[in-house]
Amino acid sequence: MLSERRLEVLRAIVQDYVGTEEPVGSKALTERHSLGVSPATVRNDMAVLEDEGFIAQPHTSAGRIPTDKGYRLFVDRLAGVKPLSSPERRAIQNFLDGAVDLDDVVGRTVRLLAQLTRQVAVVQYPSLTRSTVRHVELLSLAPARLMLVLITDTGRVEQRMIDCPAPFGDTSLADLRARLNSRVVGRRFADVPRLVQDLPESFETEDRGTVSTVLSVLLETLVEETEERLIIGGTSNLTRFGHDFPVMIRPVLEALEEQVVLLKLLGEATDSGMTVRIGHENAHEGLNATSVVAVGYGSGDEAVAKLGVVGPTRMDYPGTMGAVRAVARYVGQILADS
Amino acid sequence: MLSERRLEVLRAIVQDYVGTEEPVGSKALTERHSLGVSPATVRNDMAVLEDEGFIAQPHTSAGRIPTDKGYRLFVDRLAGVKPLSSPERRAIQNFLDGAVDLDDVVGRTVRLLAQLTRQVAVVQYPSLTRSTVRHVELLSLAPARLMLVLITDTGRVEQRMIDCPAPFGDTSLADLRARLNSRVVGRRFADVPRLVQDLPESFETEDRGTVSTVLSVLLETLVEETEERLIIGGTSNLTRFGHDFPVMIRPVLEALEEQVVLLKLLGEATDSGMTVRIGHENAHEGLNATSVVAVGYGSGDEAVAKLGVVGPTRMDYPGTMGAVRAVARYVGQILADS
DNA sequence: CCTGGCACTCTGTGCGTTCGAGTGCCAGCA
DNA sequence: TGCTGGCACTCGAACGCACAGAGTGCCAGG
Repeated sequence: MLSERRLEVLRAIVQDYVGTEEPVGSKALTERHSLGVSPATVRNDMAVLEDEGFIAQPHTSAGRIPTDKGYRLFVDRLAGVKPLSSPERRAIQNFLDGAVDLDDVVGRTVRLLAQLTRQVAVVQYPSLTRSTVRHVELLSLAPARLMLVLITDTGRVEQRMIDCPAPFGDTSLADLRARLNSRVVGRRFADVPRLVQDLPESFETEDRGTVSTVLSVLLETLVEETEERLIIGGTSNLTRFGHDFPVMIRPVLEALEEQVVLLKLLGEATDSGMTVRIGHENAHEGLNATSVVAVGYGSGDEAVAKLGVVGPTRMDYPGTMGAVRAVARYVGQILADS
Repeated sequence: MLSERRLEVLRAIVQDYVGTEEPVGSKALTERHSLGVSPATVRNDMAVLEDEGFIAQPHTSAGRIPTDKGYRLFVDRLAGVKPLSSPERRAIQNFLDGAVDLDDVVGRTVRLLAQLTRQVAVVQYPSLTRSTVRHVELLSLAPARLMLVLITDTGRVEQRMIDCPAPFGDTSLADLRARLNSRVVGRRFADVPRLVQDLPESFETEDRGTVSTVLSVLLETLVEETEERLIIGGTSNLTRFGHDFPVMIRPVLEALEEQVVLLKLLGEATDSGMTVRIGHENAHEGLNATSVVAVGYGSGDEAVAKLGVVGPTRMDYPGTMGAVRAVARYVGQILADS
């Protein structure tokens, strides 16, 4: 087991390296941190830390830099989550309060997060899987053409065109609209299929085809829109990556363009707690030099989606985690209020 | 006036430089292009071209590279628009035909354009300014809470919550919905304010407040949503920028994050023809090392929005212009069909 | 007006040297 | 057993230098 002081040395190394972006040596460490021991002692500790795989030297006769394993230990045991200053909190609140609709909330969130952490921000739209139906509307656009509009309790609106197999009268339409709503409003998506299953039977034979079509489009929409959407921002912060950013940036940009990769990235985050994936812990190899800090957010107690940031493994973990957590909370509040 | 051969030399320089990304010298030029003259002659021509400002040397005793002015001349007089190969056309059509809704069309378009040109693609959503109203729907969510849904002929759907000053009966609601639609369906946005102006007067006194509120929200939506949205893709292609990409990429990424800048960029494109802005011709100075190729697209004869690509000034103009034009045409077709 | 020749001017590269930061190890001390 | 100071060693970064190569400008001649 590592002694207390050795952990302290590791912490100092991480902090210095994050700050200076240069390998840190034993002498510099003792000067900048009051460890109470001499450089020689620190050197011994460093040798041990290196044996254990927490730090590494880029080359002999250079200082040490933390490994992924070192950052992991740092995050797990040596660092807390740094709370934001109250001006920062106020800024967040002010910024998010100005949002007018869901798109705006998400858009503002991503910009805010990018600015606050000076890294790439990723925000997932509130998921529909746990959403409930607020309203289903049917409009007649032409004799045999309908539009279906689905409104969820998270404020999302989806619409679909429907070509009916047969003309559909206005009274039938009103009837279907009313019955549909009485059955599904307030219900969860997952329950809807069961609830509307027997609807066609209660209609005249001539209308059944259309009713079935409408229902199948509705169910399809529910499933399709369960697929998550997300939005990213702050990509210009990638230039902060460090001196080797030219080689790093390419795979990262590529990864960021793949929605699938990003969704998986956020998806890996466990339910409500904050998740930190460091370097090679990320499955996608384009992101092996990055860390991902993600957390769920939601209007109630349940997380409806995730948000987070992607940055170099050499990042300010306490600060980033603090910002991510704070933003998630405020967004949750905003969603709950609307 | 520049002689025919000098223009030919300029063309050769542009082509070689675009291909090799290295300053091109007189000897290499005569070897790779059959100009029918000796290197010495080419050198003289180059000196003239340099005096006129079409080419420049990074330093004495290096080859020449085209200036913005040189590219401008190249685009205007020396190069045509390279049509796509028929496999490429087929690929475009297949790819775009699979789209299910407007979001999907735009999303596919941006990916397609990025892939085809290997540059950053920007696609603006079809504008609402010239759009017409397909349908306005009013839903009652609570006694004094309505939802307004606006559907346009380009397939866009916008919704707004409305808090009414007083409860609004179902019959009044149906009445308003019917009258509203009879007046505005098929009309252009710009005409709507005039057409609904006197609507409140025809309602009972108690409902007038609500009707006015609804109308004001509708008009507001029309104005607000006239603001353009756009989407970008292919940012990882920025790494193709060349050896000096580390310094160039930062301001470009920053510019790409500003929707306003991008909108202006596309907006500068004149109505229907293709626009090429080269280097310093771009107002935004972060984009002084990039060229923008943009063109309008639309379902009919009128352009409803723009799309284009952003890349290094050192780009394959004929190929890029060909791809941009082709994609715009196909998207126009898709929109017209739906 | 074109061409070949020639002197000149750069940059990029390879090489050797030096400098300095940082290490590992060891002997001594508490 | 653990800390400390000292010392030799290593290796990369920086510098100077010479050299090759590509490219130019200019000039005299066809």
